[in-house]
Amino acid sequence: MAKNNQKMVEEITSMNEDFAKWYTDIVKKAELIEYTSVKGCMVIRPYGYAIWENIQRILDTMFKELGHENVCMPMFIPESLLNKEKDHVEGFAPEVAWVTHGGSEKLEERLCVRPTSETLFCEHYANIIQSYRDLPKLYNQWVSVVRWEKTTRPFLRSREFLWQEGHTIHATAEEAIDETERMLNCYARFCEEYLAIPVIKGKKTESDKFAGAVSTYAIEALMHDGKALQAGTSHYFGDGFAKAFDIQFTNKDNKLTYPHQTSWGVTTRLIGAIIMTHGDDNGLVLPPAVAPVQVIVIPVAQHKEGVLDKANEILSKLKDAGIRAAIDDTDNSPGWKYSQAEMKGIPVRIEIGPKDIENGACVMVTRHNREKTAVSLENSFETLVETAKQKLNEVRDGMYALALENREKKTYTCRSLDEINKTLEQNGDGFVKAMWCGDEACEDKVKEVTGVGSRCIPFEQEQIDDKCVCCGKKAKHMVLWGKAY
RNA sequence: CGGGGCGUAACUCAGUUUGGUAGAGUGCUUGGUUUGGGACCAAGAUGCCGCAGGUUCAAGUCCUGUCGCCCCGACCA
Repeated sequence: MAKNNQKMVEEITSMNEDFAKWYTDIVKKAELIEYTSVKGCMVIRPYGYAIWENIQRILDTMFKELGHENVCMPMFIPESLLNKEKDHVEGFAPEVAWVTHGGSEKLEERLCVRPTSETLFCEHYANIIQSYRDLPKLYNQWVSVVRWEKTTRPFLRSREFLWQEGHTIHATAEEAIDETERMLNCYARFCEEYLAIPVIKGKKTESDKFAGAVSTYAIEALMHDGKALQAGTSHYFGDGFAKAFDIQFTNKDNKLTYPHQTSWGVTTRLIGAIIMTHGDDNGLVLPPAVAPVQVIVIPVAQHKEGVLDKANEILSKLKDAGIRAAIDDTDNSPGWKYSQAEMKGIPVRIEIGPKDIENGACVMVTRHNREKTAVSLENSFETLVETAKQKLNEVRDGMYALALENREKKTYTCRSLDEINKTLEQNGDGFVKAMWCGDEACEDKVKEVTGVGSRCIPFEQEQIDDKCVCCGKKAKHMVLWGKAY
């Protein structure tokens, strides 16, 4: 019998050997994507897209519970519109794709393919908002955007990617700030509860904030290789965009006033986060909430009398209980099926063969720890269905605990640049907690000397030291540093 | 965008040094035997050698350009 965590599949490069290759192997072997002939543009295959659909469904429900409505903006932005907010253009201009021709006619004004839609929402808000009675508007859209990235990687950085972008507009700054926080919390809850990915909430430094924002907040997760991944962001815009786009409303005192805005988004990058947080040398490990298949039934020696019937019976009982279940009744060997199910990260698998039927039981295996449990088939499968449900819950908790343990193991506290260098050299990449004076020059120097950049200023502050890790002057914040994807 | 590596069958790759009939393993198809951690036998199908030029009697192999993929930096969800 296989030992826990033993590598079973030769086709996947082991994580320790080459993390980047491991990642690409998983993405291909689990049939999440296929490359196309345009750099940085990928086919998201049914299994990968089904994960995204589950993410969408859960998040969309959360958004709607918070009062948001979905809309759909055009994918083109006229150059003059993009140019209206100075910081915003400067931030995005280097990576926008331009449409210059319609058919063979050259366009009078070139159109950019949206890299993000703030400008479009602003143009629209200017048209529909007159009175305080029109506020707030809590809009969201599920679309793809294009950013002409130089180096690309599936899910982590592609030239076109799927995301949702929320854009809200409020009468007061307080309301908008609340919204920014609310949505960051929404993302954090989604990552932790549904994706089993522990995240750190914090504020971005000035140099790292969104182009055009007053302040940017983010959730940061740590991947298996010790690199940080920004899993979601939420921005507070103040009234800067409103001023640039001339959005005004009449308040209760009959005065013309600029409203305050926010935007927030998560992308298909979350799938990359799932892969690199939970995956192992046998493939993908999916959190049950977003797994396209939660339980797979694997008949063993299915040619033998009664095996397939029993397996199909189990399948239909699971489906009746609302579990996303499937059966692998191909005539591959059982070992092949196990490996296939593991590569695809299916959280729970049920093995059912002649021996089990004889014993009135089956074998249930959880993907993340490969624990095997014998489960009775008595009571017209009631025990089985209940055990499956219970396992799916346990799996989420187990995965979260493993991910948290990994993050804690790779989080270091440092008081000098020297200490950062030595710590990272000894232990490999990870999160570094260190104090910072607030000066951008120090932020740059830390990155230059140690290789780790500022990820965020965590909301949960710790007083590690009273001096800046770089210049030794009075520290203002504890910053979370790390190498980023 | 800088540095490096690589594009040959669906996949992994050999063949390129020294130009001379397109190869292997895996996978796929069909049939049979198997089946509790990637089973075995037999027969078969699959190639504009990334693309475009050039050199040559002759180019997968040499030259130029171009596109794509991977890695390391800079930038970024």
